[in-house]
Amino acid sequence: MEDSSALMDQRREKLEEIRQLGVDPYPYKYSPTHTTEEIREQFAEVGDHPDETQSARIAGRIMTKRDHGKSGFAHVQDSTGRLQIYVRQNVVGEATYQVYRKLDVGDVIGVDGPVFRTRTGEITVMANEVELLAKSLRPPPEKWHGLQNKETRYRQRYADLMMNPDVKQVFINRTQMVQAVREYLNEDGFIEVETPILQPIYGGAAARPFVTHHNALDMPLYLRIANELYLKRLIVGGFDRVYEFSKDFRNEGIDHDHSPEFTMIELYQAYADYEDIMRLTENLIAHAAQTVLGTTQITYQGDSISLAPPWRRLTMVESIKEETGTDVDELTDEELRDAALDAGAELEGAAPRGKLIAELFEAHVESNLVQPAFIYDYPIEISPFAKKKRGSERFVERFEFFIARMEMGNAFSELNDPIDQRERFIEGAKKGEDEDALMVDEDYLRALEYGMPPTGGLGFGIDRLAMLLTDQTSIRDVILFPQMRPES
RNA sequence: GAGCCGUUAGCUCAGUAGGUAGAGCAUCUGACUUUUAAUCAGGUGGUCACAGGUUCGAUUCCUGUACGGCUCACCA
Repeated sequence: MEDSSALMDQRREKLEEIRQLGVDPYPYKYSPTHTTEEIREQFAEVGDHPDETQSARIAGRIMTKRDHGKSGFAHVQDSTGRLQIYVRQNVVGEATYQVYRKLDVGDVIGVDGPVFRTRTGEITVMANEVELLAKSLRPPPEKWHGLQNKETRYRQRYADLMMNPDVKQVFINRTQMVQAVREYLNEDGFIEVETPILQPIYGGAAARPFVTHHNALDMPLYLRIANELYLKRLIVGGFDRVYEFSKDFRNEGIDHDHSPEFTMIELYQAYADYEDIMRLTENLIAHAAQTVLGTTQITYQGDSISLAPPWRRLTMVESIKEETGTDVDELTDEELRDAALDAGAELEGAAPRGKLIAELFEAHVESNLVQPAFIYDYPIEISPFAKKKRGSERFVERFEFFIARMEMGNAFSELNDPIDQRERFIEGAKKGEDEDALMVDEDYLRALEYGMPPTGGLGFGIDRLAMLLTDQTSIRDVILFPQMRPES
């Protein structure tokens, strides 16, 4: 249903009045010569009297308006910032001034005229011409407090962005971060690829999928929960270094660091193991921070964090011992189970040792990892795509890295033994459907049977890294249009 | 999924020990040709989220619903 209010009715009336003055309130184009930022830079030395040789055309949205009878000031905002304009009736003429008087905060205009400095020293465009480029029919949020209501900010991100420059900067930083990651990998010989989002068999992670249906093929399809298995097919095919920024979809709960629709990057490097990937990871993240923020020393929610390599490395078992004093390798199965229960784990049935160790890690260690840390050598039971650790049957060559108490990413020496992989699939598929059971991917096994080189792989959350680098506490604040229930 | 909290003008927020609501900004009218949260004078603007209940009377108390926020749970 269409909204209405007195304020909107007034704007519609003005729209008609402007039309009757012979002005098209929605013209087709405008050609600015400068952004407001360029004016601030190029006209920094301008004098306090308008000089026609120092002219510019700008375009943007009216954010404030101060009328003074036969003249008026306003601030115009474009993609680079705000600039003041000064409109005088004796300069623009009565006809234009009559239209100008009817303009509202929120309207998009173009202004042409000399740049000068006002009595108070503010760089200002003295309008020779003012042109309405788009009439705004909806009043913008209040100029001083901006738009605060979180629900409105998420639902109407356009209003959030126009009112809150900090929010815009967060998303600019996010884009720069993605660009920095892309540049680093391209420079390092990686190829960016695209793999299916609609997958007949989902895999590569333990998560519940969104299900859809293809009409012509009359078959179910799943929105991908990960792109891992497709990228490794490409390693089999001979791409030695590949990556993809992957929008993934997981049909699970939503909270401050989980969104049903989120972005991961996964990358795979042939002939590398997980130690190579650790080095790549710390260098890549440090590069991203350096590029976006100009430093690897960041502050996240009051914590000073150094992203400079090398990062701390310790095994999961070591990390538990460090936090609790307990060496899980010395515990009997029963003692281990009791320890996990003490830590608050909810165990159904006979949990394997590896699961219990992971529970202890999550309970005692994870929330203390503020500085970046690689936690490596994970129990085999929770890692179906990682290669066994050299000389061990119980652990795999896998690491996750943590920064600011957040789990940022996951990597392994990829399992390339097709017989072992088949067994892991079958083991993983035994879980009930409600527990993120694996689907056995025969085509992926066929690919492995052709032979996949030893490979190191990495996946990490782009949204979470963006949170870290922009000091945001909620994933919704780094996603432009977070998923919401429909407005009632 | 659970607990707590919130929803009042376009925006930001007050408020009513239950008697049909206020401020600032915005908006409208008038004055004003260097203001900048412009100023001065005078106005307009509300289904107090929605639906029931209690009550002479509910925006206020109770119950439910919707939407949202925070915390927890789930979650590689």
